[in-house]
Amino acid sequence: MKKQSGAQALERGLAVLEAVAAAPPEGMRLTEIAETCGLEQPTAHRLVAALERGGYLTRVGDTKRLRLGLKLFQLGATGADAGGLAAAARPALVRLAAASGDCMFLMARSGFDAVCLDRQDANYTIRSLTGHVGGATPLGLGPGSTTILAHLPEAERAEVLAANRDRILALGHDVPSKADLAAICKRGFCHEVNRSVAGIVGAAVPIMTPKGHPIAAIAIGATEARLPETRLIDVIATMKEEARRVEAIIASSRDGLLS
Amino acid sequence: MKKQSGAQALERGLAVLEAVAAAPPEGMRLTEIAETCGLEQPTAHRLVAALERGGYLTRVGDTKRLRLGLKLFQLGATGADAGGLAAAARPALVRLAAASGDCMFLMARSGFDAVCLDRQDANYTIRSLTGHVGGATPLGLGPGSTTILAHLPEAERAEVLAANRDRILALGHDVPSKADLAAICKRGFCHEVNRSVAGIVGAAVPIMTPKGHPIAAIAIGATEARLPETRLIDVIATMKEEARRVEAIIASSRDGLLS
DNA sequence: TCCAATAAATCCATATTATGGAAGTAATTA
DNA sequence: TAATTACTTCCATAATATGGATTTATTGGA
Repeated sequence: MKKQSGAQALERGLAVLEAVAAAPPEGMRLTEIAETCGLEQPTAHRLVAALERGGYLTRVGDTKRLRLGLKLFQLGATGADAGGLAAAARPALVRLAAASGDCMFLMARSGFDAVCLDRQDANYTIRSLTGHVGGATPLGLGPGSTTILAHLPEAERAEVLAANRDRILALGHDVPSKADLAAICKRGFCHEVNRSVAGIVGAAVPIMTPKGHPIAAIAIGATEARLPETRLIDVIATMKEEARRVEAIIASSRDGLLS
Repeated sequence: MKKQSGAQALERGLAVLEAVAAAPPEGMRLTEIAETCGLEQPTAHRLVAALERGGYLTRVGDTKRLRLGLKLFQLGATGADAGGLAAAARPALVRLAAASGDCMFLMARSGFDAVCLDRQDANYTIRSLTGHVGGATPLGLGPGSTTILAHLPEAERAEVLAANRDRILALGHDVPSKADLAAICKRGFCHEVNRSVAGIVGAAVPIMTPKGHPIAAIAIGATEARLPETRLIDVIATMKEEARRVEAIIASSRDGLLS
């Protein structure tokens, strides 16, 4: 079985980047990189050299250890909000965080993952699955992520689920059932208690394109005590309102990220 | 003259990323990418396909246009503060912004550039050279950037200047003279009025590693009216204090970014 | 709506480029 | 200081990227 990608070297280079990204902040040694990516050491060396030249990798201090360079930060900042989603949603997040007093997250879809694009903390800070801006979670794990998954068209949903099942299980979590996802679509929101993170309640509403594709979700994270079922109804209603507002902004921008 | 990089395909792929990053948010067409990067179209096609598969590029809406994908944002967020610089400096920035009422920036070196790692606005928002977090400017253009350049060891400084001279001129700005840089080192800060951005005063102090390498700078941006010479002295003094505090934090973390 | 023009995707023989074994050099560690 | 481990460089080889040619899709104009 030959992998006829046509761009082996590039793919290997990207694999190196991802390996380094997954490594602790002390960085990675060349040998580790080679091993992790299944490369011979001279090959890894050449790829690393090229990435370093471009600023994609840097040496840690004056050691030989490698970590991600700031070039990725530069590019990431450019790419993060090319569609204007984060900018469009920020006011909504701020209002929601202020009104609810809880943590609000903006999650956007990226392939088989949901990425935390923005976060607003009100009074306190909770630990969430993705944790920080830039964090990612497989679609189907975490409220925002699962909401996006649930609203995907049938075929795509199945494909994503198939791809993510093992990843989610490997992380020690349950894969949402068909019924779960159907319920989310019907109610228009996802509600999780004690599922992805212990003691934490999460809920999320989708942000859809005019064509009905889910591109993102607004999620809330709170402790169980702070978000009982009674309060949930109100909060969700407000979140839905805000989501609709964001959708309107996206729809009115001609080059929005209508996926 | 042969470019014996040993990783042509990877370098070309990265060039594609950078080309797309530089493009407007509507995205780029395959042909444009090919032309911009000096590639044949089938070659560009293969590279783009690989990058798209990895989430480094995405299609805009349902068109064929390409823009940066969120994978870069993910990686960037990971790499942005692996050294802990931004985290270490944030409190300082917040205090400085609150105390001065102006805009404070954290600029870090990345190769021949300075990248805006963080920004704190107090009462108002000014237009800065880099503009936003993630923005970059050649070393030698802008107060924070120039401060870092000035504090580099002689040989490195010359190398950077040689590399950046044309870039800075191309942007319609002046290249700092040897005397300018020497003065910055002597005074321990950089002060610019009306230089990089019209009507704006900028000033910056360096953040040095224990070994005496400049890795970053704290910069202030304000309107001319708000930051007269008289006030400048006090503000700079406070900035220097905070910079020293950040240096202390960095020095005490064993895997800091001592470059 | 149709047609022309332009762009994107696919194919494939070729030569360039990446590859990885081997060997030398530098950095750790005992 | 010696022994071990990691990094760098070299180069013949083979696998891979390349780009010309072609087909297919998309876009824009009438």
